[in-house]
Amino acid sequence: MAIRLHNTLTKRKEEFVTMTPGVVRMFVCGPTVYGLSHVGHAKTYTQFDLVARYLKKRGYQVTYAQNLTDVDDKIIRRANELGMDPRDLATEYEKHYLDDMAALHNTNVDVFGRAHDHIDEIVAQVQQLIERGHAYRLDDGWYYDLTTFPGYGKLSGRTEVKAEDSLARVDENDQKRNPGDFALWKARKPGEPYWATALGEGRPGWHIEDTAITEALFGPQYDLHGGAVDLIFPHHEAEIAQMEAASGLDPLARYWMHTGLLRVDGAKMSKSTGNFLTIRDILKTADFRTLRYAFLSQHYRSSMELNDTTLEQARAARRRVENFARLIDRNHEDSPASAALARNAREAIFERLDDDLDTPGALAVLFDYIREQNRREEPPGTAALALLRELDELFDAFDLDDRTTDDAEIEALLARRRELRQARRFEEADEIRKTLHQRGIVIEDTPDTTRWWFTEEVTSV
RNA sequence: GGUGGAGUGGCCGAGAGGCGAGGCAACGGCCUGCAAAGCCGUGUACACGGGUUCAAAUCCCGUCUCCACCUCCA
Repeated sequence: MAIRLHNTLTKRKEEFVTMTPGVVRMFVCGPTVYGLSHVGHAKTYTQFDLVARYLKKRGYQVTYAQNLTDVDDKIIRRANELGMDPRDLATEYEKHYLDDMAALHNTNVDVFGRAHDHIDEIVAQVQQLIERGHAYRLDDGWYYDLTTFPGYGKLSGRTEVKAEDSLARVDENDQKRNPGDFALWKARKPGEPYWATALGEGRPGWHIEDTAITEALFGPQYDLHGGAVDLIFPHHEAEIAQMEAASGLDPLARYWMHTGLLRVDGAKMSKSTGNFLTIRDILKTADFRTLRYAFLSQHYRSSMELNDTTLEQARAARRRVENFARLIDRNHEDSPASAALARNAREAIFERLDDDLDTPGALAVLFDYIREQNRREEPPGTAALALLRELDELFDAFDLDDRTTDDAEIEALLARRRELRQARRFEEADEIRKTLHQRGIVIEDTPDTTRWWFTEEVTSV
């Protein structure tokens, strides 16, 4: 069974065939580290985290690379405002970003590439473009001449540069040959960091770091390039123009995947509009699993509205799975019929994920399985547990821990309540239940026992 | 204006010509000392108007609305 992915280059789902069988080299655009990351970043990186996890699950040897833009106009501006060294500012926010990703359990990036560490490669790539006649020099730097690359526009559909496109705003300079020409190298300006190189004193343009990093890491071609849809133009289009022109090889990446944006009241969450919520803030009220569930319960290409309901519904759905997990008898080996249910569900889940990572479809299969298993007399056993664990290796959105405590006081309270219930002194028994609840413990009575567990914090959804 | 994407039941959301995806919420029932969990049942869903077809949420034509990108953006 083959994996199919939606490719922005062709606007179709295509069978996923890697350059080297069994090996995936994927690159996803990381953030510019000049501020705290928000929930929109969390969505994209969680969804690509799943992509990496799934490809590994399907047996691929995956190298997942991400860049960190640490040389940039906004970093410089912000550092100057704060009277800081831009590099220190970038280092600080890089650390925050990595902490946030760890908190979200987005742990599958193998290599981070920084512009600072790739200046030589960047310069070499620009030189290559100059030699091949794709670049020209103006007083404020080196520019890419779009007319020299016929493939420009193949990703975004913008094949012509039109005046009304306002493309002149891309790296403004009225001496540019074409309005859409973008900067490869920006000449030194007062108060800005610079490198003395063969291109003159200056610093890299925005688009060049990614292709320099991926060329250093993967060579001029690789399998999969990801990012959010707002990067398609001009950034990804520029990457294609740079690398394919420099190498003469086509394509830069065989598959381009783009995530839908996160919305608040219908509008894109973004730093500039100010309608953003940082990852660390949302994690104060929502469990990371609830967030992951919310992101993965919708298709990665869809945009998603974030509000309280989004999180409440995600939490409730997650709970349904966790309630089921609690019913599992970990010492019980499922009957053949029960085991077959789990096996079929597993197969169907993989089938859904093979189809362009249809995570909502996969979850629907899981819920069907849970209902089927719940209506059986037999409790779910090891097969059910194995299924949930395997799924959670991908989603990382369910708490499957079997929580116990050796807290003698709690045990004593439970024992006392048991006696009271046997004596039918229910009011006193309920009083104990209330006490336990205040201590974060939820209990459920079944015909022969009492099940209990710790809740998440009361404020936490 | 150009380029992409989208409009599915109270809410969230898959699907993309033919058995009522799924989840959340609500209501009724079963179970239960109660609660919780679970199970069963309850919904005139596919933006609008035409058309093609034995059959359309899915295809075609037209219309409306929304979002994104065209400055930086995950």
